[in-house]
Amino acid sequence: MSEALRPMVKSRLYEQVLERLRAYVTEAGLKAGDKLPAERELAASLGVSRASVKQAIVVLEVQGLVEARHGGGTYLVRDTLDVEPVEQLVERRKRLPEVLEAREALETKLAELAAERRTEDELDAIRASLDFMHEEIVDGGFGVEGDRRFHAAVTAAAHSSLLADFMKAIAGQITESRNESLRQPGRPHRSLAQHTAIYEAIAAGDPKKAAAAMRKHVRTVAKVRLLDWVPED
Amino acid sequence: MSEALRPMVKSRLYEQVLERLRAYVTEAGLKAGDKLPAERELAASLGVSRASVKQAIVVLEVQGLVEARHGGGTYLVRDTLDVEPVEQLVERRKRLPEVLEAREALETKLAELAAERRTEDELDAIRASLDFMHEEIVDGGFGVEGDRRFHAAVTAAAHSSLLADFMKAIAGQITESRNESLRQPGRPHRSLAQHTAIYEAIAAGDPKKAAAAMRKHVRTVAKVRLLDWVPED
DNA sequence: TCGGGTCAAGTGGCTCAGCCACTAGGCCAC
DNA sequence: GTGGCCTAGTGGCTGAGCCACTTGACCCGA
Repeated sequence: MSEALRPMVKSRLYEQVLERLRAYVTEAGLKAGDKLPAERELAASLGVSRASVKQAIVVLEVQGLVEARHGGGTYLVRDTLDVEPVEQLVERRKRLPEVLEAREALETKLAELAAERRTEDELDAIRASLDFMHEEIVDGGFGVEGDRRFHAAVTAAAHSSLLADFMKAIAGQITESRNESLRQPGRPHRSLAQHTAIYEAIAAGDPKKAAAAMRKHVRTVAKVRLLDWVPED
Repeated sequence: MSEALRPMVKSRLYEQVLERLRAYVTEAGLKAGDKLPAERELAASLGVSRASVKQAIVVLEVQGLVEARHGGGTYLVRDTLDVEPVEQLVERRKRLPEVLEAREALETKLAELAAERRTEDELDAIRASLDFMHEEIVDGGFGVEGDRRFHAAVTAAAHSSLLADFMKAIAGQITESRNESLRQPGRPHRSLAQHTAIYEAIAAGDPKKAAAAMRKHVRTVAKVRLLDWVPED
């Protein structure tokens, strides 16, 4: 599609106010806890209505960058009005070695929690993923989908939405590494065996064993990757 | 701190409008591409001013959930007005037990990596945070800032921007729990001792020992919290 | 029949003026 | 000091209104 013919985006006024506000905070060197000028004042300075200023402030409010106290002024929460890196994760998460480190940290804990908290149904789901992966391999596949289901089932059984969210943040990268690592000779069978060990520890309700088994598994994946990958820094 | 005496949060009107809007979309079964009722109509139905409806719509707009076309109506971008999991982290992360679980997972790994990768300068920084915390305690403080610096220094020494980002995502909650836990009798000294043990393992370049020491430390914090907190669900 | 122009209704963008509720700080009485 | 009171400053919200843009119906001429 032609760059010139993409849909016209008419900048909303509040977006411009937002930019001016960010610039102002930077230029004036405002820090966390400092007070922003009053809405009426900002409106007058920028030559816009108070409603537009208000809309911009609401945006900053929902982003947690600013705190408006009824009757008491509006205050900076951080030293800047730029959004936090957390929201930029989507970009950052592309670096594989770090993803594998994070994966180890998260999945080890998830396996531990799963061993403590899994219900019978969840245990069945994990076992089902094992069976599925076995089928895939017997049919000559790599067990990619079974692998995915296994880790998803363990994550679900851990009952931690926060850790699950973190996993989701690196899910795309994990998928990529899974696809490649399971194509290594002998890997599908070995992976299935490791999954089984993790499953047994979870079934037995042994958190330490589950964590150890998961750690070993994730490290296996990491090692394979390192054979053909050299971290750039 | 008493649950009843925490700061009162008066819900802004636009937040209520936001909720009603989400509920409406769900109930009416609206899908991506469907048109929302006109602003004037919404204002009339909900019994609020158009400005308030507008503020809510601006919020949905910056979250990419809705697209407002000048003169053409406002349209759903997704099948729901709920924010995506990753963007939702900020909300979700408020649940303390989960935060502590995540913290254990992340910091254990961070300590391990720090033991492997720390430079001399970073080691100095960790030691400095120890000294700082010691000063604070001698001066009758709780060592809050020293504690923060210690964990920040360890995180930095691990050289993993992804894990660092995850930590950042729960930083606010950790701060809260830190403030309270360090106020328990005898806690500052005990915490300092645990920090020292972690430091020594990192200085010795012993990843396993560092991880174990950090795990113990984080679990101590978690236990203290569980004494006076009962998760509501 | 088809392409193009016109027009009016519907709708979002933005402003203005104003009232209310709450906060913060100074002042006074105790 | 301490607490109560008052007031200016400030955010929360409203209602009315104008403008700009989109949409679709309608009409006209080729």
